[in-house]
Amino acid sequence: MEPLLLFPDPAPPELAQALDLVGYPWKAVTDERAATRNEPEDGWAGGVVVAANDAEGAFSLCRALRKRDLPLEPLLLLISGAQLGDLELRDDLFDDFCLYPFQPLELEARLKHLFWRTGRGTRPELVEYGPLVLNLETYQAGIDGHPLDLTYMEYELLKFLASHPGRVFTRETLLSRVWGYEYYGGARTVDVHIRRLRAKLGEEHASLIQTVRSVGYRFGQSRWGV
Amino acid sequence: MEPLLLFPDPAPPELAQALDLVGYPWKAVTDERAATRNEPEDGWAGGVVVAANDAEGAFSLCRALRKRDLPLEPLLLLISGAQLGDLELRDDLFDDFCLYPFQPLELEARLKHLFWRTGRGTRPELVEYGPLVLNLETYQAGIDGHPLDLTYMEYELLKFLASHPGRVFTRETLLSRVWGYEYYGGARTVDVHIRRLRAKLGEEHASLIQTVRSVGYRFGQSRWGV
DNA sequence: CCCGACCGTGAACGCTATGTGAACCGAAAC
DNA sequence: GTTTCGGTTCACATAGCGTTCACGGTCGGG
Repeated sequence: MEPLLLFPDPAPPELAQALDLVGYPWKAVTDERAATRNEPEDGWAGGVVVAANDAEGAFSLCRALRKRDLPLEPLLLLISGAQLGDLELRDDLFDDFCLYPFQPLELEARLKHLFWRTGRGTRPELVEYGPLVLNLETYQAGIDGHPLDLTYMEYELLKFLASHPGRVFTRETLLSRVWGYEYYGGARTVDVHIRRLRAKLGEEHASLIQTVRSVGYRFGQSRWGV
Repeated sequence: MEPLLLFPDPAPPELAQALDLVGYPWKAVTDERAATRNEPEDGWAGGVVVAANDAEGAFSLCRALRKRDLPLEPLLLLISGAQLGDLELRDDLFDDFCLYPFQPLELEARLKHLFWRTGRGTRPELVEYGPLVLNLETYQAGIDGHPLDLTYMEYELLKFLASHPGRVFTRETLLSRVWGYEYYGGARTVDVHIRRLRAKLGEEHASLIQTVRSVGYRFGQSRWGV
């Protein structure tokens, strides 16, 4: 996920900590120039602007970032109770606000709600490993940025493996965990799916799935550093 | 101005007082039936639902009022801090929330913000995706600028899909989200509607709805990053 | 070095999910 | 009452995909 833009810089410790705890990456900026200079390739995921201390700087930053061709969105404003009366709504400077100081749970809930509302990723549930990306919502997979056309079982198998990198699974374990607990069929079925996965991963990445002779298969690097 | 709908009935005194102070007319209701019976001619101006005490009743009321042809909007939910973690977003039960007990100024600001947001075009009364346009107010659809003649269920299904581009939905999910929570019928019904939608979208755009074999259907391309 | 267990590979089989045409049926419109 | 429209269901065709099998290669232990 792309990072959130934070203001001011340095970010208030409790804000940084709250975001870290729930897994939002972030980057603090001092003004619009810094925001442009540090902007990720795919743009900011959103913004959290604290107006409680430096209201002037906060609002002018919001104004600047909202006037762009691709306005910063969503934008959460943190204000003190005393500023509630001064909120200017008609300029569309922000999408939601939150009292500062805040409860971490409320901040998290507002961010979740904002991302959901604006349609920008509810943080799409992804399984990632190196160049491999599995989007659990869209049932799509990609490697090196290119889409990967997987069948249902291939996707399920790869999802399970990539969710537990470094661990070795026997064919029986895979059959029960991926296919289903009461599956009864030949264990060689797993081999065939592994082969097709390797083929679709391409020569370059086929080694992501390793064979552990007389045990089973492992995805990714072993935990003891090969 | 039409009154706001309040829950529960009787409304908490501090809520009633806060609304009276800033001049919002309101009317408290006990459940959906009361909400329908007391509904003003031009509909409710919005809703303020307190979930802090009777969460069950509050959420079922929200659900009922949101499922109507003309969903209650905007809807502000008042919850206790302990309920923050349980907030369910995916059902679109509310537009904003506020901690309860609340500061009158914050409540006022949130209501102002909500009315501003929903009143002045920031809210899409259109659902758009590429060449497709759904006008939610007039119940009309169009593609490439040409009108699209859809039946009710077709429109509802397309609206739901186009509102969540890129996501995959199982037939069961579609049945419950589009047809209704307690719908009981064959899942193949979905197939038939999908087929008719594809036919009406035209050969050129039929691929807007993709089949994800042994999972369900997906509308549009997936979003990779965000 | 040899043997056997283990695994990769290609192809074939058969099932199941989906597409498709059409019939059915209730409700609304006339 | 009759007609029309739209939602649902059914039956059939089909292709995509999971499974199985046989063959041959490879690795490792004795």
